[in-house]
Amino acid sequence: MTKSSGSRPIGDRRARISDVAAAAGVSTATVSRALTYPERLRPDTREHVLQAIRALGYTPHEAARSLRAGESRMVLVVIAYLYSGAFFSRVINGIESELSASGYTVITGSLDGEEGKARRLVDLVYARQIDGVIVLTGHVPVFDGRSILEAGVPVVAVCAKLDHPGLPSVLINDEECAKIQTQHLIDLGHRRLIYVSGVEGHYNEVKRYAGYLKSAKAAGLKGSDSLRLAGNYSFESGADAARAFLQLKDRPTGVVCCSDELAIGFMKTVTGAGLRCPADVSIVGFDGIEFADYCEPTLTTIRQPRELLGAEGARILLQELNAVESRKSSSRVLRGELLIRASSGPPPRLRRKQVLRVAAAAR
Amino acid sequence: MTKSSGSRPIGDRRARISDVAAAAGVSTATVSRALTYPERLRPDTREHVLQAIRALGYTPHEAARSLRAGESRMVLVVIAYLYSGAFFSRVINGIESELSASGYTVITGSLDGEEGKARRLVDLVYARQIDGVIVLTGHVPVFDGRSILEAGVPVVAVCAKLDHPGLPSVLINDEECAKIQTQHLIDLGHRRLIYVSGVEGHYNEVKRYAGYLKSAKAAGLKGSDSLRLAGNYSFESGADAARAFLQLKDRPTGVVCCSDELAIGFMKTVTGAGLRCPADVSIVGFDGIEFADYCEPTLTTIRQPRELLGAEGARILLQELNAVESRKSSSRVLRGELLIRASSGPPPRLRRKQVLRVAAAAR
DNA sequence: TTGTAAGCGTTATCAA
DNA sequence: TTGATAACGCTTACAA
Repeated sequence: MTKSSGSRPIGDRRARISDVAAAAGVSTATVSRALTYPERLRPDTREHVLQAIRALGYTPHEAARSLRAGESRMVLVVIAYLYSGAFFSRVINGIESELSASGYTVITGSLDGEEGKARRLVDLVYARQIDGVIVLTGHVPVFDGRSILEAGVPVVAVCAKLDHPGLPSVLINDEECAKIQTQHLIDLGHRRLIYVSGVEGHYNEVKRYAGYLKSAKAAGLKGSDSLRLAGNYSFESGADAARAFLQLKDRPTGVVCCSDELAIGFMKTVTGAGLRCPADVSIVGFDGIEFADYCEPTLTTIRQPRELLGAEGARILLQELNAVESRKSSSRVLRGELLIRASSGPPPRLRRKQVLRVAAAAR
Repeated sequence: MTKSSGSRPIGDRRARISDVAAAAGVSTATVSRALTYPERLRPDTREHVLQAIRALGYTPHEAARSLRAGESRMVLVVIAYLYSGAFFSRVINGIESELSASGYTVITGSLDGEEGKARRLVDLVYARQIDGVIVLTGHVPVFDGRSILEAGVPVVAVCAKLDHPGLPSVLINDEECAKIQTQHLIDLGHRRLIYVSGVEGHYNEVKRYAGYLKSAKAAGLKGSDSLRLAGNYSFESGADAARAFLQLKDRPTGVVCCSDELAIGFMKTVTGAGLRCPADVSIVGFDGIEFADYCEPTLTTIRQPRELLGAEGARILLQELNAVESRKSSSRVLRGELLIRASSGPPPRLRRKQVLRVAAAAR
């Protein structure tokens, strides 16, 4: 809008609401309403205002909006970077799609090592810069006695569970999946199994190990519970576990891993040492990351619905953000799925029999 | 505001600066200074104030600070999600470490597909919620004619180059690295090479292909320039390229890939089809992602200094943010490094000779 | 349906 | 060294 030169922002200054108001010949309140409650304006007024907004390239100053409205429209996603990348990127994708559709901006903050990181995240929330939090980790940032859980913003846990009353979480059926994963090896004929763990004490780790044990016990496998190698979800720790495995005198034939990275690191190391997979040793992973399709052999694993986990967590958070009162949203459990690929097969003993059987049939 | 009970925040209300001021018996200005310019206060005053801050658990309201101070202390990192994960996570790590040490918060925004994404990013910047931008993509978000480049905030490109005058960038010596990568295969004796590309027109792709061509031409290989398979950096497109490769009548023996994911997808597909790597075909990747150590065989590749690239970009951005005037910071070129692993070896013909030679020596 | 005007919680200017 | 006070740019009662 251009008639009166007074309506143009002076110089290079970014247009503000009063510039738009002047240009459109209305009050600032009307401009504000044109953006927030368009239906409350007379259509022609609205048109004028929107036109002026476009003409001046006006974008509301977010800090001012935030300050006045008492909300930031930002959500913090807390990750434990060290153990994440390949798996969590998709979960975060699901979160972002869902939240940005509702006008929220996502900040992801990692929580490894340094204390400074936790401090910054806690500060962010206490500075009222964050309206809600999604944690992908088993513990929440705490600094100087202040916890995000007490900051007065809604928190939702995804792929993790916190023992905080009333804190909603979105999980998969970890224990059940681990049972299936283990049972798969048992069904193939394996009688000696070993488990490669995630980080000690993590919810996922605890549940998956429990599932492993249950399947093993139910099948009458003995000693399987003592066969457990410590890991932390990473390639490297999978390789470490494999090196320990190679030292064992009477090696198990089936390996149940708490993550795909573990499984792949393990696999690479044992095949590098001359074992064949799955001929000598079967390996199953957990997560369903992309790389599980491109390692050699391809990895039998549990596929988690990663985007969905994120999206569902975001949806629950949105409910809490819009909740009139502290009406608590409920948690949700999604289902993982066994993907059978090339890294699992019958154990060596059965394999020999099979071969003999085939040979006999051929005669 | 003042003496005893009036100095505590009422009810559950979060403490604000006036509460602290009252508790410490000073003005709000003094409280503000205690946090921003502690050296300007008398030590005992400062102590009183800091104590009150601690006692009340006061954290300044960021939106208010932002509004008044005219800066948000937020930096936007723009990524092209689709082609990123394994590689860029580390670059972003480098950026975050550097920026958060200077009190900045990082928001990462992906730029794939939907127009809505670009819109949100542009809005973020125009809403003055972003003080600076680091782009990890070849193009910058634009929406409705408004580009982040014209928003009046400093922009730095990392692992990418934009043709915008005076825009600093942090790169590696892509072309040089691609020459080294290609020369490595030539040195091993390969005479027929093929190139698997990144996204057409991307800076990295263009430079790497140029390097490939130069090495190939310099070695007198002919026809190498026509042997180029289209890809987009992903596992899947590497697999696609491999399927095309398998159809070729007279197959090259050396494969130069524009990314590690391409190389790994390619490798998996050709070995799955019965070719041996490197006995039948040698493959080299580019980037140095973690997976390159765990595929089979391990991948010969160019390692990029990922954290460093990010950190350096962040440092340049910080300079621009603190620059008194538009004193332009310069760009920077870091160096990649050839990592020779198991996926590259002599071509079949030479390999045979070698074997004969060994056999002769054994006699 | 639209306008007036009072803050939102800081920081910065100026004065004491 | 400290304090009073005026913005920063917006939203939202309340009034018209």
